Amino acid sequence: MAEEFEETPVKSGPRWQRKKEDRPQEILDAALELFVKQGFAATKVSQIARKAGVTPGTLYVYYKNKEAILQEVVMKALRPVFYDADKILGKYKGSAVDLLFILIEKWWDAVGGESKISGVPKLISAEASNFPQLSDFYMKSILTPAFNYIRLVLEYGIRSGEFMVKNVEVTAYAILSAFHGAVLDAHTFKIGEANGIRVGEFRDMFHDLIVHGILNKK
Amino acid sequence: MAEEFEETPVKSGPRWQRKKEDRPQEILDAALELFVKQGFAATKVSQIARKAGVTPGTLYVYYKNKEAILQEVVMKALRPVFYDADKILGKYKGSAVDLLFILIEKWWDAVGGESKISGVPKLISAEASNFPQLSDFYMKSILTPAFNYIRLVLEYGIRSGEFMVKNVEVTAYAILSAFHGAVLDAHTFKIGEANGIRVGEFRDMFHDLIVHGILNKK
Amino acid sequence: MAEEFEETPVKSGPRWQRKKEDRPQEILDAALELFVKQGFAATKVSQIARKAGVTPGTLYVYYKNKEAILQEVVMKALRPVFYDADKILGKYKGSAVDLLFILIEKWWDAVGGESKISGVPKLISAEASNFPQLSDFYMKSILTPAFNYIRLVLEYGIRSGEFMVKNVEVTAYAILSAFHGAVLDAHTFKIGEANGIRVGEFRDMFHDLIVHGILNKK
Amino acid sequence: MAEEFEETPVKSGPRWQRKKEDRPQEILDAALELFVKQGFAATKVSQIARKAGVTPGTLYVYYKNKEAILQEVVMKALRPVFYDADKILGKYKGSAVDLLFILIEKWWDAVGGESKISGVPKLISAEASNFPQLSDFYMKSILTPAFNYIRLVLEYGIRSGEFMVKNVEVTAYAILSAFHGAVLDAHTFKIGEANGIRVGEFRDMFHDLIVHGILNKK
DNA sequence: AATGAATGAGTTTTCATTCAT
DNA sequence: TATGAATGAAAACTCATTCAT
Repeated sequence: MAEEFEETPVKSGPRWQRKKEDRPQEILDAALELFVKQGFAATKVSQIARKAGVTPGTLYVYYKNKEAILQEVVMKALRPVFYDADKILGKYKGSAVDLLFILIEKWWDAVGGESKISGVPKLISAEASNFPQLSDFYMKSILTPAFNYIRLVLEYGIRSGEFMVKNVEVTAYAILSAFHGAVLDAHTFKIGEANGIRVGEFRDMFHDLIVHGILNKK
Repeated sequence: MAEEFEETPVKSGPRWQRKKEDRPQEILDAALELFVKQGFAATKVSQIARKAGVTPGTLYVYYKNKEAILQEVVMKALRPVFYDADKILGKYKGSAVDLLFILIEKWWDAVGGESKISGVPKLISAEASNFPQLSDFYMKSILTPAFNYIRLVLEYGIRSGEFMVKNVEVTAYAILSAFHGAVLDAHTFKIGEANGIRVGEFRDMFHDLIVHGILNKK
Repeated sequence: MAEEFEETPVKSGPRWQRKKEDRPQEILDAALELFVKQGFAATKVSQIARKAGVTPGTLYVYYKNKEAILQEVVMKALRPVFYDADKILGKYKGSAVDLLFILIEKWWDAVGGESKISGVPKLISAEASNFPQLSDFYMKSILTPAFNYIRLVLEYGIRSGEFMVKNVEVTAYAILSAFHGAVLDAHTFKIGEANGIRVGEFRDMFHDLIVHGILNKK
Repeated sequence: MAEEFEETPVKSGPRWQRKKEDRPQEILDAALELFVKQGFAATKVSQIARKAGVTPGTLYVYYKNKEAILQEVVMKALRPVFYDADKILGKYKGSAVDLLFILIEKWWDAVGGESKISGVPKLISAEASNFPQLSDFYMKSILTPAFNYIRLVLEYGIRSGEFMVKNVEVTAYAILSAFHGAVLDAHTFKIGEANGIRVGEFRDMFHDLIVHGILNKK
């Protein structure tokens, strides 16, 4: 088992100098970070409390139990990312290549590398079988919309003659799966970093790979 | 009496008909499946025992403790996949596109969809921060060799004039990351299935995507 | 947010319309009702507060702690019922049967069905071993006087030739025990209600039973 | 709060010298005694364990949680007392007075003074509103049969001309209520004892009281 | 006087591990 | 070897009580 760790409290000022309205969010922030890093079961309530700068009892003032914290963490984190897809796609007139880039960029900004919620997909993936509701929710509100978005982009590109795709469904799935998996993966294995590859570079290259492939067209 | 969870034993034949030499492997099989599905902390020793068709005490005849089972599960599962890369690459004379396909096929067969160990990457990903040794081991014996393999394939293709790649390192990383992530992801979210996409289809499309991209070259 | 139990406040008017002198009594009323229904340990201070229309902190303005509330509830409820027995008995000249009826009626009005404190005997019975003082107090100020009262009534009836009793002590005990137990019981099991028996009916029949028995005297 | 107490373990021999089959019953015995004395909420799991001569963890080997112990305690204790009433009544030819005595004796032996389960009615009464199932179960399997039994006895006596009763239902209720309450009460307030009244004496007098009343029939 | 968020001491519950058989 | 009842250390959870406002 990994050795015991000292958790730096997120907030360390005297308790009463901190606004009480912040308490729930402070707890969720602490919980999210620990759940993503260690998993739900391996994260102790006392760890969350320490990181949030409160005592364990306080968690139960705001949340029914540990599981309720998990639910809240996920629900709050997953503000629908693609709900305005139609709006964007409806009036779009530019190149399909650019549209795909916008999509990837959007996704990246939402759940990608830097954002606070970038770990949520990993968390959900790990707990999917223990908490199926989370997985269902993620599927419904994130993955399926994303899949549809990609498909629409591909169809747009095909109509405009820019793209050439054998099977739209499978290709959309391959793109989604690859990118989503990569983001998820990035949280754990940082081969890139080990090889000095910067995040933005990766995103661009990913876009490039999908668009051009690696084949040399003389 | 306190109730317990239901768990289908992996082996259900009468105990005395099973060879006692199989015991350790049966335990590892049961443990792997449960660890992958539920995570290490959420998997109870009694569950492993039940699934392996033994009692909790027996686990401790073969393994020091629960963590030792995890270690053994991972170590046994990760028989190096790429150690013969040099051999294959050394004498290869064919097309780079085919070589890439061989690589993907090989990986797929090793840790992909059907194989018993296909869940190990997910397991390691989930427990990476709790058991850094596992992550290190995986990195060293799987991911880095895979990364190098891809790089070699790309360089081979570039030398032969087949491939056209801006940045070999980043591209290799993008390919690895995408494919690895997709495999990992596949364990949890089955959008593909939901859309009726078969596994082989996905693998082929993935290869195609990397090779050709989606751009229409008149 | 952690959910809480529903509890209808005893007082629901705006706080500022209620006199602050009533506060302590409102707290006791709320506590009595909950203690009787749920028991001391199972009743939460926050429940009492909600029912009394105040916040938990307020309880501690008036009472040292939860136990002090119990003490006060019981002490206030048990205004001696029989302290004027001597007075009544001293000058009584009528029939013993009627005197017994008066006694039963008196008891009934004091701790019987309708009164607010009718649950106190049950409460004391339940908490007797946790709070022996309560039991002692009840014994001393209620049961023993009642026992003596009954005995005096019986002796009065015997002297007047109205009653025929083998053993005054035991009979007095049987009467007390039966009636007290019935009242206590009535709080929980309402077989009577289930069979459409009204409270007054029960009290009269009880008196009749004691006086005449069920034997047919041609 | 009542001071801390030392619980004498029911069994004190070395654990392995005691039969493991006894464990569940030992736990129930300990729990019953404590629940009756202190109430459910005021009884600590650790107390039950100590009294049963095991550690708290052991309780959870046999029972899901504290509440399950309560359920089991009650269910096991309440073996139907009156289910053979019809048999007895069907062929009975003797005096109704005697039949009533048999009934009272039977009840007394089952849940009365000495028996191990004599505290169960009190326990159920105290926890009725916290655990309505218990109350319902008691009502259905004990009180209602008892009520019907008494009614049948009364009707038998009326038919035979032995009894003279104004209202059978109400009288039956009065008898049940009085006797049941008295038994229940006896667990807490021992006025009788304080006055040197023996248990058997009380039971007989109770029977006498019901049958003859206290009125002097010259 | 009144508040109610936060506490922390205590309780319930879990479960990896042991050990007599 | 194998067992599985029992353990005990640790975790989750409860809630009477406090105290800054």
